[in-house]
Amino acid sequence: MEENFKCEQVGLIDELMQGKELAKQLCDHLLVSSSSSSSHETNEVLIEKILSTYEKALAMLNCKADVGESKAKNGSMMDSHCPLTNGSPKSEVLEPEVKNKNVFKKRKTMSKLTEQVKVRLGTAHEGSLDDGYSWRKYGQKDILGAKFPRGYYRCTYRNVQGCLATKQVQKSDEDPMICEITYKGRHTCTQASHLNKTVAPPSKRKVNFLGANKHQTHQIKNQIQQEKIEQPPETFFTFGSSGLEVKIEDMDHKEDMFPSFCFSSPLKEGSENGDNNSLFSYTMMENNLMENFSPTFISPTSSDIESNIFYHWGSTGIGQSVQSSESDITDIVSAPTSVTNSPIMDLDFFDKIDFDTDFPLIPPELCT
DNA sequence: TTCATTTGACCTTA
DNA sequence: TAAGGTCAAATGAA
Repeated sequence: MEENFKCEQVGLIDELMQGKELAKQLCDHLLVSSSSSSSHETNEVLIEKILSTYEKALAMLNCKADVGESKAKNGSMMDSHCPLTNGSPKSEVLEPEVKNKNVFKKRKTMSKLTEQVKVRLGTAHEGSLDDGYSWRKYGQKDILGAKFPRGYYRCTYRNVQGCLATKQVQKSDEDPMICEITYKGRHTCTQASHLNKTVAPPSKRKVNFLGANKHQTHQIKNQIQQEKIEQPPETFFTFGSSGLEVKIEDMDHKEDMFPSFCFSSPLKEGSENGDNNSLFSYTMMENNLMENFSPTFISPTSSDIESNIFYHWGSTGIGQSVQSSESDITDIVSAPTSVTNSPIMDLDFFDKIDFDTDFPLIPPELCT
């Protein structure tokens, strides 16, 4: 038993070391290479290898977690579905056909990206909780221990455009004037892009990595990092004339709201469009990011890819995957596979981000 | 007539 | 098995 543990540990370290080495190579390549097609191919190979390596490592960890869990529940239960022993990780990860059968497992298969805000109604009533999107209420439920029922909303364009964004609205027990809104999923409907163009967050600068050159991008990201350090644990945003106050909480799933490359503190500079009354929606900001970050990801033809990739960054975050729940790990493990198998994967993407700030999975020291 | 909301039943998860 | 989440028929509003 102890032997097995050591063996697995060594294997894990090997995989991680290999990933580190490959990431180094990739960084070198990215620094040296311009945009020649051969470099792209090399990069692609390296990326595939890196992802494969981390996949294996995570699978090992996943296996260990399962073993530990089984032990905790059943004493010395030996029947763990370790991917190393049966050749395949959890079916949920590598067997999409099985996954697809679970049509009703929406809580698992749907977007895991969640964002939570508190909205103080002030003089406004609940009906005016307009975040810029059209929502349709599809359910209401009394929640145990809560004074007020929880309302379930989905995007109006769910059926038409397949937009899977949903939100849950619940009044706070302590203060009925405060609504806790939990957003799940990302808008893929046209209103998202429309809102992008017409409304800019008053306190957020739109950061366009694509438009910026390398130096500018670096500067922007440095500033973002600085702002991340300076930001308070929780931030309030007040809607100009609406009387609504939005509190973004410092909660466990902080990363859910703002992926590692995001920023959440109000900037000192004036907003670009100077419209301080425009409605702030962090979801819009998110969409801004996504749109600017890599258009290929929000392509309607790549919805699967999108869901996989963004849910990782938006939910648990790759860097935390090891400590995350089993399902999180499996989701994370599964994603790179689909990415690397996809021709849509744009390798320029890696040129637009810094691994140290944007991709916490790879330790910063690897890119220096 | 169309679209949104309500609400009880059903499904999934822990 | 309880609780949370979703579905879909019934109902209401525009």
